[in-house]
Amino acid sequence: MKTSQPGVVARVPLTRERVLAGAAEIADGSGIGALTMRSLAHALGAKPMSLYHHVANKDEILDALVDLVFSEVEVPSEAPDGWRAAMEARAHGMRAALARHPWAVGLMETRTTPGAANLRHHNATLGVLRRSGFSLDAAGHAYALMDSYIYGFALQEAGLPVGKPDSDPQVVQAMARSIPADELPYLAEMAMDRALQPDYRFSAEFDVGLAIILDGLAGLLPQHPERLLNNPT
Amino acid sequence: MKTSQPGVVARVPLTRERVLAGAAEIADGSGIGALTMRSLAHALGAKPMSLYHHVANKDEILDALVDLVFSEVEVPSEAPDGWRAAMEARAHGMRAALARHPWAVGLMETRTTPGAANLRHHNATLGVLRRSGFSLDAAGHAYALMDSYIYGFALQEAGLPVGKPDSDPQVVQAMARSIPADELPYLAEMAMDRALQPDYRFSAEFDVGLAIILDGLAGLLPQHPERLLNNPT
DNA sequence: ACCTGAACACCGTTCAAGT
DNA sequence: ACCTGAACACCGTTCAAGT
Repeated sequence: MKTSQPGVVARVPLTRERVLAGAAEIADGSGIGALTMRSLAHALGAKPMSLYHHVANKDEILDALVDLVFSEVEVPSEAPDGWRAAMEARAHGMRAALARHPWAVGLMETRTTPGAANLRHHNATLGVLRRSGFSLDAAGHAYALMDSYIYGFALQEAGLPVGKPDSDPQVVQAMARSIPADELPYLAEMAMDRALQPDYRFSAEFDVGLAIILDGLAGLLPQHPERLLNNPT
Repeated sequence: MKTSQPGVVARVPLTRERVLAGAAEIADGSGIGALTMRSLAHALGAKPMSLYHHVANKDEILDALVDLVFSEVEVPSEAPDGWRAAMEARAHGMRAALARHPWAVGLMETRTTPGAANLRHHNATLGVLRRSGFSLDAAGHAYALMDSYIYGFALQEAGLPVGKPDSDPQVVQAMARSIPADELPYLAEMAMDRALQPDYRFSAEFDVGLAIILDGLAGLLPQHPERLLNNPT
């Protein structure tokens, strides 16, 4: 059988789906820096120029990758348990997807044209808020706050030395221990007495911050007239 | 005078400082994608290889650029107006610096070795919190929450079509108007009735979310025993 | 010591040519 | 219709050679 080649998937016609799936696999496995048109083509058993028959250019691949991450997050439902449970589930789903694909959050800065899954996700989330009694302004505030938090948390997680390919606990320990306690006492304290403790997991911080944010958002509902909806100054 | 060249700064010896300042200027003016060893050398009136006598490689330049942004943010002071005013000032300063250098937040994902200004900034912020009565855990929670919010907000601002080089208001209007109101009603409503209103500015959302977060952090102080400090479950 | 010409192993992408 | 060889204009970086 001359079609089979060692280490390469047997001859299968290229499709846009196969190209995008291959791109995601490379980015997940070797980082976004390892994703080149040449490496992608090679992984698919084709030549670089063949890719251009299925995608316009690399930018289109990156746009599609971001939307692929959004498509993995379950769209917020009719909220049988109320808006708070729906927002918690969405936040957890979004953060999990961004943790599975650490390259995604860094890509968002440059990608300005949102994909279909992105739009659908945004629309559904806003829908839950609006139908739960949030005014248009309140829903806007809530969305900006929650998304900033989710994306920023994912950004910090992606930048952490832990959990990455080069995650040598000894290196992390050494880095933290190299903090000069006389010059940076508070940072040294935080590293030694908290972040480096064996039971500490940064990811657990997510729920703490999320609870504070959702508590605050509850105050934007009209049932809580003690807080002004629009201009809290 | 044969040393003067058209369009090029007269012969000045390269230094690490000049290299980094030039790199920041290119990134600010033309985007991080336009910053190459070759373009940087050309802007400094030198050849690409000369740069390697002052920096180890491009990675070192990117690390230094991120730290340069941190160095522009005033370090939180002894908090004469209390921790809340200090945290507000820090958040505003940090967000302003990230808005001035939109490429910085995207860089943070990949840069894992924090610079001196970064460490100093973190240490000072933690110091204000600790001396204001936040426990070690509470300060850790507060820091993760505030930084996630600040970075995430900056990430969203950097991704917005508005305020960028290609910020044609007609294009933005057209993009928003292309949202199918039957499929994505809540998104269309948010775009048309709020985000596209002439007096709307996304940057104003920052203070709304920040106030909610700081309100929540106040609840972590021991003076507020109604909220558990460590495990809010 | 500081600078640089030439070269190497890469990029994304175009174009003309193959089947 | 789908694929690709050759080529173009780029990258970051090394090495040996210049002053």
